[in-house]
Amino acid sequence: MVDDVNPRSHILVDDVNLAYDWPVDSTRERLIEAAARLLDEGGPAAVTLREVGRLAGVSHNAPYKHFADKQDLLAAVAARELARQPRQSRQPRSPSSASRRAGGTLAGVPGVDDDAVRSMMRGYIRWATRYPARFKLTFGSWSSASAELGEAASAARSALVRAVEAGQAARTLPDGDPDRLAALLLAVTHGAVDLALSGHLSKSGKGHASPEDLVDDLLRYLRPAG
Amino acid sequence: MVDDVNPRSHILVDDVNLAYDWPVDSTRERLIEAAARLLDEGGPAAVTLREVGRLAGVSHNAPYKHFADKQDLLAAVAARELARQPRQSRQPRSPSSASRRAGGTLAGVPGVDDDAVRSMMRGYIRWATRYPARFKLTFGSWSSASAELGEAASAARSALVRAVEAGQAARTLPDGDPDRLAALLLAVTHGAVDLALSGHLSKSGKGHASPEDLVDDLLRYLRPAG
DNA sequence: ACCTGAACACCGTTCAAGT
DNA sequence: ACCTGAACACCGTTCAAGT
Repeated sequence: MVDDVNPRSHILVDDVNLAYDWPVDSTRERLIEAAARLLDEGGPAAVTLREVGRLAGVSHNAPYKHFADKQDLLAAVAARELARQPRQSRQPRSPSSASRRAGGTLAGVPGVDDDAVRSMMRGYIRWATRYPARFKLTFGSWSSASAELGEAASAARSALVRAVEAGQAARTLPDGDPDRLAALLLAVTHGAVDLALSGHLSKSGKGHASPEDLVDDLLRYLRPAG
Repeated sequence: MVDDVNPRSHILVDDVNLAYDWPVDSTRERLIEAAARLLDEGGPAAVTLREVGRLAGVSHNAPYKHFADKQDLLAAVAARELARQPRQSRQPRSPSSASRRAGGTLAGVPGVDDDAVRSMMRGYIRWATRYPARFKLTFGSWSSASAELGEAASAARSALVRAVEAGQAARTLPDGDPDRLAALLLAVTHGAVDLALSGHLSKSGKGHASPEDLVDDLLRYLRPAG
């Protein structure tokens, strides 16, 4: 089982941290973290307010002092995930990707190379693959789309739009409304990873394609002919 | 589709029926129908075995004689949905689409026109939009992917592959592995509709794009230059 | 072979009360 | 302002028993 999380234990971490194991101080944050952890370990069914409270070191109805109800707590988990995801997507991933960038069309500009979009999409796929339950939760049906969740979502969206505009400037993406192109890219990526997670992407044989493959396919089709 | 038909049931219906309101006799079918109906009306939370039993006219634990547990019942709902969906996608939709077909490149061949793929994708979007809860259920996380569900899924997939091959023959889709192209098309469609349902597709302003728009965009980018 | 009613453990939520 | 323990209605599942 999971050990107790004590208040004021570890130090809060930097931007880059993928953050599976942050103990955070305020009760509210600890409740969110506990819910996310239970989600990862046992799926949605494992997230009970009683267990959330136990993990956070409070009683099973203390959450009601911080959230309207269970749904509201889960919305906070989703919003936190959404707020972190673009940062995760943007972080450099390996030395090999850095060396690839040196051959890119915008080699001199740090962080704005010709496959910034591809990197973001890979980050998205990696996040969804690593935390499938959080991914499913984030894009679940929200009856009361909280303002917090909506803002986090549009922030994530505009980060992608900026990457698309960079790709258009570098002539690796076609012209046209960058918002719409970003939506297309997000749709393929999201759809591919969601289908893969639920086993609806033919997993074996000749038809096999990973989400990464499908994103690469799309980027190839999008590449201007010139 | 060769389940036993009991006495005073309605006759099993033709291929075309969208089938929201089929009374069927066997208890097993009635349980599945009741679950689907509750899902539509109140979301996953409304599907309780007690209410399912009440709607089907049996006790609240009669389902255990037909399904291992609640999850197994829900898997049967998903499998039924998956088995119906390709037929729904293939059905003719309006006179206008038939007249459009007359101008297509394969006008003489019934049901294999140049936008068979587009029609299927629109059918998919329409199904998901009309029954969002069934859609979310079907692509939810299945711990024990039942054989029935797997078979239904691959049948749906191969119907799309055939449409893709028709599009390639008509030169409206690029060459290449049709399975992989089908996966790309399904990914965009699925992703777009899933994002739209969860409100993550920018709903207003200049960036607005419907799932249908995004599918059309992709088909345009895929169209061979020749 | 199919179904029922009672029972059990568990859950979300409410509430009066404590600091 | 935040938290607790008891209580309530409800749920999935099991089981002994009925036809």
